[in-house]
Amino acid sequence: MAKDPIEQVQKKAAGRIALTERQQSVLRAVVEDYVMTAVPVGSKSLVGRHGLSVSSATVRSAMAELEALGLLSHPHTSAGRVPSDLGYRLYVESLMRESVLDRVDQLMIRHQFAQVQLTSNEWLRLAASILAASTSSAAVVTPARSRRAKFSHVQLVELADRSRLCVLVLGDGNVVQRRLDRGTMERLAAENPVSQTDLDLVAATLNADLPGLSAPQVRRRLSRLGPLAAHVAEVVAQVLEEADGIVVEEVFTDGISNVLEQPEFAQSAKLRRVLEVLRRSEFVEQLLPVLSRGQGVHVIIGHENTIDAMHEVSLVFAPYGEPDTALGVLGVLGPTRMPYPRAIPTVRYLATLMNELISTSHYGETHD
Amino acid sequence: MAKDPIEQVQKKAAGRIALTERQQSVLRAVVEDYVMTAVPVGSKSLVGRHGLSVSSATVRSAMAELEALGLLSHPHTSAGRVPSDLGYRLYVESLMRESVLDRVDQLMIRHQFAQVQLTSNEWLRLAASILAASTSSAAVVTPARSRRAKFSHVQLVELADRSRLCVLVLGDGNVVQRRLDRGTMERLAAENPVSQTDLDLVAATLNADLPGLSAPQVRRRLSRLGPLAAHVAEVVAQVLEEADGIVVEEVFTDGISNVLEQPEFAQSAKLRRVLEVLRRSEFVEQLLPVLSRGQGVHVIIGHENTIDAMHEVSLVFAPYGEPDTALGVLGVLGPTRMPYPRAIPTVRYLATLMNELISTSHYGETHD
DNA sequence: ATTAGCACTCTCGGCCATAGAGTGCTAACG
DNA sequence: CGTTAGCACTCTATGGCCGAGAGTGCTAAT
Repeated sequence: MAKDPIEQVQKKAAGRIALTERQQSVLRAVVEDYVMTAVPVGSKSLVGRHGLSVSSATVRSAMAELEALGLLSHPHTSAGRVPSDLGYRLYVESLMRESVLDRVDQLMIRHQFAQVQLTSNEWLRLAASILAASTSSAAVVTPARSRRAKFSHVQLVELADRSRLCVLVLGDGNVVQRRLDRGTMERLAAENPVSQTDLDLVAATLNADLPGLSAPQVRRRLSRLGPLAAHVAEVVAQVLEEADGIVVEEVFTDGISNVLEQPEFAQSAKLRRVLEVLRRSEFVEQLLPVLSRGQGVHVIIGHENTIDAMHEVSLVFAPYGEPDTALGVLGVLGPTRMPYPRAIPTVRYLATLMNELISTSHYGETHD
Repeated sequence: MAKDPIEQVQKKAAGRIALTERQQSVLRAVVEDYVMTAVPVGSKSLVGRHGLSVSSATVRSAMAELEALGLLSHPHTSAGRVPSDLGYRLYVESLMRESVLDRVDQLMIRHQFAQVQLTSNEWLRLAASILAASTSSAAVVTPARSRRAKFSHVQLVELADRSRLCVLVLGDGNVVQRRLDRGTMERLAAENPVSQTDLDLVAATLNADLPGLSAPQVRRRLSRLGPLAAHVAEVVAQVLEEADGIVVEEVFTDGISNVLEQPEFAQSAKLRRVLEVLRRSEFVEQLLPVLSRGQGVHVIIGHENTIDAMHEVSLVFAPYGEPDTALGVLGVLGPTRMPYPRAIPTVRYLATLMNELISTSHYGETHD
């Protein structure tokens, strides 16, 4: 946790390499051409497309220098140049003309959120959908979760089939339902039949005693409670612990077919491995420590990723939500040949938008 | 709704075509070989693999007959035979030696469900995951939904930020949360500040009056209620209406990468269109009327599907849940070259298993 | 009715030649 | 000295060609 490989790579790329004016513009041009066309870019076609005021030979020598620095690479002698991961890194750090998102795009996104009567899961789904559509990449959004779950309110309901439902509201407004264990209930009921009135009484007791408490605090009160109340409180503690522990439980993804469209994944074998990682949400675990260190957009390019299967993709992610209350991540996944100047502002904007939504609603309605 | 193209195709295939004993076994062998190998199967290799007691020439003539009937087809003059959609249909209808699922597989599946403390959304996720894994196809599971939502119980909670949360338990045990509209609340509060006690009172009133009522019935009581209670009841009615209307809202899929693995989808272009349909859940709409007509497993092969993008895939689906209380669908999607003898029993078993789960729990915990 | 035999067809993989794009180097130029 | 034009070189991509192999359909014999 103290030092972090990704951070190191970033520092190295941003700090140590000094480029001449010309090298910079050549690198920028190569990256941007390649991102557009997916074809290795040669010196000649480059001067053509960009109307540079130098000849192809000059560009060639600049390219050779950039290659020596490890910023470009050669698929083979006599093909054009392709940016290396480090090249993309430098581009992202200092060459890219980054902007805030278009006013127009901002409004369009806002509009879509305003459109529907939404619960928070649907926000997430929508966020993923918007992200995928406007970056043409795969999008991933994890729900914002409490860091330290606290009890707020409980209610016990008897259902038609005589089973008991425990509806639990957490401090951050999350709501969790859990059925009470049938066996235990029957054991308790054997001594003393349990009516809805009893349930209400238990709920009232807990609602008076427990608000604001975390899992271990609830545990400590168990002994002071009657058997039924204790059983319910035990369930409460379990739920709180789960909410503490589970950082990622469900992840919303969208736009996988966008990635399929990319020529680098036309042979689906590579993509399979990426999808598998995505499906199992493994990479999110890796992401979390990085993201919790700081707000803002984080970019992980190709081999900077510690997961092998992800060596040919880039991630552009940002955390959202207030640290220590509710924190999730959202972002996009695409080939390293990613339109960073578009992806980064979009992710940033969506993260701030989600922040807004959370803070105005206090994450009130959740989990449909 | 009166007549249905898929049904017609089935009848035609099952009813009209009479095959000789030999033709049947050749067709069966071709289908099974092709499903295994994904390679067009020739007469010679076929007699080799199946140890038939006839020569390749005989098989050839049988193949020619089957081709004339439209059950097999020829990629080109001198390649082996491949089953047509109709060929698969006939195989599924009458040639396949279908069985119930292995005792062992049944237990393994049961075991996985028993493993975890699950809420119903996690059942669905797990069902999709199991289905995908044990058929090596993409799996789709839609939640079982009430047909006619009924009120059961409501609770009003004041959150830390002063917004009010309405927690609503439906007749089938589904739980929905909704935040109360802030503007309205403030308007009501201006005349008469609203305390948690007031909220409890309102909840108690509604819990006494409304249980068992459907949306229109709730609407009819609105006039008899006080302003705050009426506002809450209005929200209740809205939620009930939404639950009535929404047949499909979220769909759980899994195992997409399994389909990517299939050779027919190595060139990802075709798959893209399928994925797109899958993502937008379009096909489920098409599925629902068919499935609600009857219990049991339904198979839709290639061109039998009305959606163009799905002409190269087969669906094996079954409804689950009790009609008119809660009904969802689950099943798998794969290339037409699908291992039907495995997929069908698996889908069937999982559907009955879900039925069991629903009826024992009365669909109690849901929508975590 | 079945089978053996045979001529025919078509794909697939390897091989070669060619065209085209791009490079690296060198020598000339301002 | 940086820049540029020119040129030889390298490598890929493309298309044609050939032979092997697999499979078919037909016919004649059993």
